[in-house]
Amino acid sequence: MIITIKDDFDLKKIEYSGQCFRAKELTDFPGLFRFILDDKILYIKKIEENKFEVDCSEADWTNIWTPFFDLGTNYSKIRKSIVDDPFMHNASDFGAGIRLLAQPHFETLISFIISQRKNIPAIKSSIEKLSELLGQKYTTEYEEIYSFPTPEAVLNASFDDINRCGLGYRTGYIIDAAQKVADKDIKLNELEALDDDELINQLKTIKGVGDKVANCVALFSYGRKSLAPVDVWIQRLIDNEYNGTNPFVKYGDIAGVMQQYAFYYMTHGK
DNA sequence: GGCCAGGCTGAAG
DNA sequence: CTTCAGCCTGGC
Repeated sequence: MIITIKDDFDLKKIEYSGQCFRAKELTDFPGLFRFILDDKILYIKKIEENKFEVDCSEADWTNIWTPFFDLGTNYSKIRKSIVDDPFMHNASDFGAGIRLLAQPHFETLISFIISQRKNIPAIKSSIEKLSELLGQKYTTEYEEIYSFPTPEAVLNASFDDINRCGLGYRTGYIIDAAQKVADKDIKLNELEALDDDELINQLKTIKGVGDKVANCVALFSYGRKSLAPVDVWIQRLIDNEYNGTNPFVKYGDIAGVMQQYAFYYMTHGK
């Protein structure tokens, strides 16, 4: 099926935007990108300007992937609204095409717990190993892949098995998170109803979840676009370009979009 | 082979 | 309230 997307939409930039770790361009099929959302797998390829080929039904595109890619938000309009902020203007220009993905709560939570003090290749490797070990296997026309494990699957595994995924001291954090979710100690779906501060506080009750991880989960999984996670790259930006003053706060409900442009520019720009 | 990474925790000042 | 060592392990 061919679909039309008129707004900013760049698959490669989304893959490298740092918010997701399992999306990828298939090495054997350049231009063809794969996304995983729970038990749904999407292959998508750009055909021409604003036109993309997708391998899902129209209903799935509308009900699942349209919200996943946040297609209800006009990103080019957001970019054009930037005034009086040269750095952010350049960054948004460079990062045009990035979108905030609405990713599954549990997967995002675990992924960003894993991310601490790891580089991206190491993060990806751990997540793939976890999925292969505890996820469900799917065979598509292109590959065999595994869904991200459920909290129950994580709990049913032994400490040693999980630890073999290269998690180091984070293994205990991940088991704690799975336990709190499986025991309904934390109901990830119900957190959607909370305001930003309450959501962050609830997430931080999980071991290994501090300010940065909680903000990432809130932005990349709960769609809280008024939040802008501060990692070492963003901190470097705040220190070097803005004299220590956080430039994102003033962007209100699009602060998180600016954070993505800024992060991508810091890590992939010149 | 050494250094350090897209932080957090717990303890100490 | 703020600072800071120590943390597991894999990439480069």
